[in-house]
Amino acid sequence: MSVVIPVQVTNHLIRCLSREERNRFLQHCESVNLVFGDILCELDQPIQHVYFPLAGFISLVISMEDHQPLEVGLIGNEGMLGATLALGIADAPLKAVVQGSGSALRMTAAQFQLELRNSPSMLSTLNSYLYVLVMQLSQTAACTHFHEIEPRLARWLLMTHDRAHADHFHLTQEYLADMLGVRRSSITIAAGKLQQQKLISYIRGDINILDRKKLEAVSCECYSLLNDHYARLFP
Amino acid sequence: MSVVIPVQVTNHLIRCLSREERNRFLQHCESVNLVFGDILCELDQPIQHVYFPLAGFISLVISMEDHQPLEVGLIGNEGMLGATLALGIADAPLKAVVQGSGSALRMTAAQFQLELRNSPSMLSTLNSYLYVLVMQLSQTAACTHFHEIEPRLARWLLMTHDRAHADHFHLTQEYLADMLGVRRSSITIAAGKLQQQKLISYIRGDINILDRKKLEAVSCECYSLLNDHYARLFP
DNA sequence: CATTTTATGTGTCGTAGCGCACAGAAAATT
DNA sequence: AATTTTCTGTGCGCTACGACACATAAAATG
Repeated sequence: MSVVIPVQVTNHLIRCLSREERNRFLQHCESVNLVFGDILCELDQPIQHVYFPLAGFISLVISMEDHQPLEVGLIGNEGMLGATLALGIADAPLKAVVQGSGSALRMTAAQFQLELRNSPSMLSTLNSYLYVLVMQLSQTAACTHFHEIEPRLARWLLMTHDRAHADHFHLTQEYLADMLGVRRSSITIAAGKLQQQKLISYIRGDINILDRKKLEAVSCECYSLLNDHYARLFP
Repeated sequence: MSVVIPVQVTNHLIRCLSREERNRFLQHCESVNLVFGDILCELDQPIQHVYFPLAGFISLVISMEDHQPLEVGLIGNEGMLGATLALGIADAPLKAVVQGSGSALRMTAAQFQLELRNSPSMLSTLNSYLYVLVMQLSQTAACTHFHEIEPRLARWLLMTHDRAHADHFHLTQEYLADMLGVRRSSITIAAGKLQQQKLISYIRGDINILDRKKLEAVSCECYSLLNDHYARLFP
């Protein structure tokens, strides 16, 4: 199972490990491509692998009767998919889909649970991450309910920007609409406003972040709140 | 710290423990009254005690700028407050307020963390509970966004009914409105409809559940989904 | 019993966002 | 180059719900 590992392991959680633990841990990882649309796990189905994104990012979505799936969480190189294995439950609590192509390190669920047993620092890192997840889910619930589409879109673009590590990424309005749980044409309008203000450019799914600072001003406070939560637990 | 413990310990999580562990655990608990409006913990503040409701129930709420706090979770004798201590973080991820007066067992946070170390079955129970919390928060996020007030109110009444262990409880429309994140007069209308259909009666905050079956039919699917999630992990 | 406080019912108006429908335009496919 | 598919812009009517306002009536308080 020893596999070629990228020279730069840019995943924050893995970087939280001591050099020794990290090396042992990486020996059981394999490098994989994340491809847009890939379903990495399904609600209530056994987790096959845990994923540590390096580039690219993963959406946690919840499906509802009579509605498009709604995004409740976003995972990039600041986090991981499969953290709930630390709770000793083998099934996934949410569906996970690749939203931005890129790469990740992954490990089988079984191996990961083995590693957890003799890697206390990984366990504590994971615990902190789960704690952040709880705050993230709560904040997202309130944000989705109270805030308007434009600030929410701005927040989403910022979060994606952080995780894409590039000023440019590709996502259609259709997908954005699903993520935010709104109509496609509502995104057209909100994105149009952001474009008018020269905060982004948007051509058939090709999004460019033009003015990050102003985008932060337009987005709801949830963006900085969530960042603060994360920063406090992962200094 | 040995304290009088009610003969019947009706909290499900404590009942998940083996007889031996349970007895040891209970020796460090004290019995307290939950009084409506009591704030049991504040966001980002150290958790003082963990609470295991026997009767009565606790709301997890998130505060937003320019908005009333929104409820994202409800804790009765099926759960506990303070489970995140199992993640090794001392601060509360959410504010918690008593929504239904009653009683609970409680333990200091410090003692609880000690107990966790030599009570593996408590730890695994807690882990399962945290897993349920993640699912609950996700489902609540989607429900709050997509579903209309009447089904949401019905769901809330059912969940409260389950935790109050009585067909009657007291809550003003003002409070209900805050919990659901809506206007007070929207509750008047929704509750009025439920009353017309003889599903509940509602007189100045005194709520009576008249027809549980039909209330379930009116509520959104989230009610049974959340119950299923819980039942799967705590058979 | 008078007064204040609390809780509910109602009513009016404004609006964000939905559902639906269709048209134009860019990209992909043949 | 012609055709199909994908993506975006736009418009219209509708509705759930918000903001605000006020009336009534039951409790609590003096």
